[in-house]
Amino acid sequence: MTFYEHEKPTDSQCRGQVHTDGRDWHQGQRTDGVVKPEGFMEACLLLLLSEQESYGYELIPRLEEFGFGDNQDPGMVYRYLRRLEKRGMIESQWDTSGTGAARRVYTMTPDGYDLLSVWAETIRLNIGILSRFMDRYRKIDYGS
Amino acid sequence: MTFYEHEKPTDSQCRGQVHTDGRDWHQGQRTDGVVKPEGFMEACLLLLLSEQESYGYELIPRLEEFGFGDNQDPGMVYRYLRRLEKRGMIESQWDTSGTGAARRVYTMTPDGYDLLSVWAETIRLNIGILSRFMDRYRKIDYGS
DNA sequence: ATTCATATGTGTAGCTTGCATATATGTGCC
DNA sequence: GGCACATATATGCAAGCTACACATATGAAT
Repeated sequence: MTFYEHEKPTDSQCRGQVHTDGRDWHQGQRTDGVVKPEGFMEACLLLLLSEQESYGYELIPRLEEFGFGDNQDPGMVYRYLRRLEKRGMIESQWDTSGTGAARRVYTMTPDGYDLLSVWAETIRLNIGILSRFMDRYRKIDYGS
Repeated sequence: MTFYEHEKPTDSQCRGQVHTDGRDWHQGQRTDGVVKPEGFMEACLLLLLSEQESYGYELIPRLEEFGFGDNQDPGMVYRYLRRLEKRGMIESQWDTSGTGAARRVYTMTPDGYDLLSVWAETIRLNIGILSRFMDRYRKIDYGS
């Protein structure tokens, strides 16, 4: 029945018992510093593949161009690619022509282009939301 | 050892066994339609409180102005407010002056203003990232 | 008495994500 | 041959977020 530094109201108001669930982490500040909309990597992979067919290992460093930190985690990239393929948004074939380990080369499908355009609209909306936030932020009076 | 519709490479290339983890949900399309950066509600609450002190029930509909759907889930709002208070970003006192259930009225602390400015910078970066995505999107050739 | 508007919370399943780790092929080098 | 390294793909897991459902309390109105 903790009430921090401020006073306690009527006794029966004390339901719930605070019970603050132990976490204290500034979400919105994940390790790569910038908070992107959820699943944004998916959109970036679709855009990269729409520009040119490619494969995971090559796409990883190219994500830097979209604000993902360098030394990007390969795990997420491969997971997104496999999931997109499973959903029919991209297709792959093995490229064993080169030396070394085989590459799984992905190409877009028509559904993939559709999904990319959905993402584009989502991102457009997001820019609007964030821009309105910034407009409003610039108006606040820090003197209060 | 499924290889979908495309051909199989060398036998030993078949590690991992696909194992597609059963999920098939378009993340990036949560129920309210717009995907915002993680924790964005926290930033909005700070901005609202920096404009004027307030309490949960009143803040809930005001979040609409930031792109959160109406009939916003009260649970998230109260959780964010409690967490912000626990971190010293806002402070509360009970207001029992009115009729009906008491209100927990929140006000900003100096740390809260600092956090809001961190959020503003994060959001500014985000707008840049998303805008660059859109610029690039507009250049792709759908004819491929 | 019961219902409603006001007001604040908790429980939980399902999902994302970052980090660590595993595996495979071929090259360069001693 | 043996070893490290670059290339290449993938899985396991802990920590955390979020939507949805639910619980609880006060006072007014019918």
